[in-house]
Amino acid sequence: MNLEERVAVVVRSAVREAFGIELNGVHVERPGDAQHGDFATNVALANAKTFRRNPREVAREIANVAEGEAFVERVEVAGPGFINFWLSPEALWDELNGLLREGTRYGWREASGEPVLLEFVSANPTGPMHVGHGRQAAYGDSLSRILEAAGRKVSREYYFNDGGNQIRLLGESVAVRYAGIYGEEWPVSDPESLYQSEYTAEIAADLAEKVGRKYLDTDPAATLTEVAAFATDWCMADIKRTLSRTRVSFDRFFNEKSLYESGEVERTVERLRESGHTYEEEGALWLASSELGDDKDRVLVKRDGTYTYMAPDIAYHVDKCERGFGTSVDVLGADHAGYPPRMKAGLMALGIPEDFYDVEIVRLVKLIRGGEPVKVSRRAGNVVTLDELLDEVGEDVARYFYVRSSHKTETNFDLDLAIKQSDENPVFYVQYAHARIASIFRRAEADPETVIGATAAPLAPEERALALELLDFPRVVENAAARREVHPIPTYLETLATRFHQFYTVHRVLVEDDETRTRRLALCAATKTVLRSGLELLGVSAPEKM
RNA sequence: GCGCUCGUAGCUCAGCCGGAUAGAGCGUCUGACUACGAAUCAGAAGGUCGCAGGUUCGAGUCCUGCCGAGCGCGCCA
Repeated sequence: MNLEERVAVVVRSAVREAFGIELNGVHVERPGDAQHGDFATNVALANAKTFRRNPREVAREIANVAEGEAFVERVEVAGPGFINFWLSPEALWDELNGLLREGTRYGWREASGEPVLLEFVSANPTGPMHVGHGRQAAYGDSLSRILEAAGRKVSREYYFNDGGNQIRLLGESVAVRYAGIYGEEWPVSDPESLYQSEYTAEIAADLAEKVGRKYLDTDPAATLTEVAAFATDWCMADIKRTLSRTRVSFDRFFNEKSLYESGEVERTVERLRESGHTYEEEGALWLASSELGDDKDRVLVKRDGTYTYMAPDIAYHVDKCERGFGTSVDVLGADHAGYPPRMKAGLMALGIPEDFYDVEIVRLVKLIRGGEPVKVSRRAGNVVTLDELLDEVGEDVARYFYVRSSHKTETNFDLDLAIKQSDENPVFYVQYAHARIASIFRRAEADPETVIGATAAPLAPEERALALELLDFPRVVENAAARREVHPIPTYLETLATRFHQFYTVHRVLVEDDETRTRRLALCAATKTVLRSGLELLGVSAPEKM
């Protein structure tokens, strides 16, 4: 139970004792102004109708009862009827010592409930990851860490397709380059649609090195599949390399092809047919998705007998459900924002509960350099790859910037700011606080892991503010998990770093007085721990030195 | 045109379940290093929370309309 919840319990029992009323929702918050206490509640105001009395009087009575709790030191009624609480030093140290004992496990909850399948990135292997994928990767990976910390069981999957039209185009693009190496031509159906980017030349060069010119003497149509396979393997390896570079991991890479091979696609379409939610028209099989909340009906099986993308994807989600996941959260790019309704319709047709399928849309990232947006055009092949971005700003900065703002909003990524290793950069601000503490412990010749806390020592205002911020961590994690937002973590870390720096400026840690020194070292150790676990949730390093 | 998401300080963004005087960082201006890291701290200036209504003790937050931006609206994936 976090501090806020403990205060809520105190309030609820005080209300029960004073009025014999059982309140279910008690709103407790940390006031922005320290004058308003460590915690405050508006129960007297919010439930004015229930009490049918002057909110201030109600608040007074609740406060009188709550004052008896050892947990609180002081209670005050303020304004129109807010109740402000100051916690006792004993209570704060009790919590802080718990934090020190638990270390980086502090704020973590025991895993329980149905497992969640988090699917993200899922870019097809037709080229390197670009900066948009980077945001999805950073968001998805951080979210999975946050969900786990908050006690959800999470499995991460990357769904990809290495067959189909796009892959054929990739194969042709590479084949053309490959033939070009030997001064030969490669016949293509539509030269306009080929991938122009440089990586196709790289793949071709690797291919030539591996097989020589043997593909030039074989039948192009037959060879093309082999070239395409080589190219997709190459791209997938490239993507995995980039992912591991950004510390993004998956439990499973799920290939669409396996769904065809196992017959699950066919079986799923058959089940959809039996559900009565499909019909045939103009030689195609349609899903009557408009009856299930979608804008229009969608084709499942094309006139030529092949499946649309949706068919195997529905099969994939059915598979997720059958594997025992209670929820499937798909992280999609903004360009797929219109996709969820048809997916939901397909699953509902099969009787899968509506809330099984959930989606988080990650908005675009606009790169800014020199105050101007960086122009990208997929056609011209000058898309900025994630690797290029990482080369330029580094992995820590990239991951931090990606999740600093809500994934739901479009965001600007200022390269000039990101590249600066200075006070202007919030990543370094947080990391600096961590390094600074590490430095204190080096000087003290003490180990932050084994620091013990203090019992009931009174706290100076800056110490108290720091302590309260530290103890807010579990709530922040839980709140982020519940909302499936990552950005509350950077926001929190920056506030925590500020509280620490403020404390550090005013109070010297390594003083002669043993009691004071112990107390402050304990606060430092606790801060270091929380900074480290917070950064860990983001996949950002916590340096001992900078 | 319809749908989804968004609109908060010069810029980038927070703002929980409707609460007290709307907050940070950057930028601008002014201060602070002969004790633990100045990649820091203290202070100042900077706001009709897109606009207009509504709900109520109370609205940046909820509802409606409008304006503006992005994305989507394929037998592509």
